[in-house]
Amino acid sequence: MAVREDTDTANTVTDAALRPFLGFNLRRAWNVIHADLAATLEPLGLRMITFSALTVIGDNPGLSQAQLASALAVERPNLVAVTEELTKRDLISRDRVPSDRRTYALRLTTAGARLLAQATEAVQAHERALYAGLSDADKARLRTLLGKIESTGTERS
Amino acid sequence: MAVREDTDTANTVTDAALRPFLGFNLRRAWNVIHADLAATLEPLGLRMITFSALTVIGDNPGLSQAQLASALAVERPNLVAVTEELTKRDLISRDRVPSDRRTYALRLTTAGARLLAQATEAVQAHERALYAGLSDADKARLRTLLGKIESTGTERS
DNA sequence: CAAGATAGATACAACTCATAACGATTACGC
DNA sequence: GCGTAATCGTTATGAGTTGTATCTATCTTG
Repeated sequence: MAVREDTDTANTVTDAALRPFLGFNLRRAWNVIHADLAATLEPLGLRMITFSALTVIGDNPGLSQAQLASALAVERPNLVAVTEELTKRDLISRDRVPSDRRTYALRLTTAGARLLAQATEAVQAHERALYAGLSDADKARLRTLLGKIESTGTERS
Repeated sequence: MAVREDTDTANTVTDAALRPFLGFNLRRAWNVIHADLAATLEPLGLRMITFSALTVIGDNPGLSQAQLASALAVERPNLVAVTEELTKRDLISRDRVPSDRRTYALRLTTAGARLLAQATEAVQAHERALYAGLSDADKARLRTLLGKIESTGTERS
């Protein structure tokens, strides 16, 4: 074990020892993205989970809350507050399905579709700004690499 | 606005609408890494924050809690419980500094250094397994791209 | 028809992370 | 020097996220 000199207050303390870990770099990048994304959505009254929910509902009109939960990779109870909030704000409708009276069919309202369009544009602008240093090829490569990690990890668990 | 057919229960509901967003892919990858990393550290009685703290303390012996907080990018109050836990488990020592009696000098104990060595090896094994699909060049590229995002974001805020 | 599975909801707990404020101590401007 | 401001560690507190267990209503299946 190498002996290290004490770092007095003048010395700068860094996270250099953690940088070799790829996971650490990914976490830091995610922190940055998350903060910027939250700031982007906040003026629209949305959080990440509500924006994601609107997006998936818009892409899959009529789906149930359980299907939404599965698509968003969260547990069912965590969606109750989300759909309740979106319903109260008249951004989505929750209609009982005659063929299965346990489930609700979720759909965007006109206002919901309008807000989603706005939010999507805002998020796209956020991504353009945040990934300005990356070429299109870079972004494609990043997407590929992240996908590989995700699939390796989900196989492992 | 394109009209979409209702997705009945037979249709599979996916997150396809969110995949174009790079941030979404990054979050999913982070989720996978985080779960695997937590499972790796759990048998050693460590969490991500305690592992990170031990690593930074090992790399910067004698540093203060405020310096540690800065390196870990968390607020000072959040470290109190961490240093308390590590001290109680005799993994670090907290010595008063004569020149500044407000601060503590944090150092690994022998047991702390031993556990950190074990944990570091476990985390390296976790990374080797999780990033098995990536070549060394891939990993280097990923690190570079993540670094660009991180620096763009921190400039922006 | 009875037994089990599923949808949504409720209650609850754990964890993470931030802010505000306080006593003790140190640094700094005048 | 001396008083004001800043810093360190700490406590209290709150917001936000996510999971598990459990309940009722409803549907499915043997």
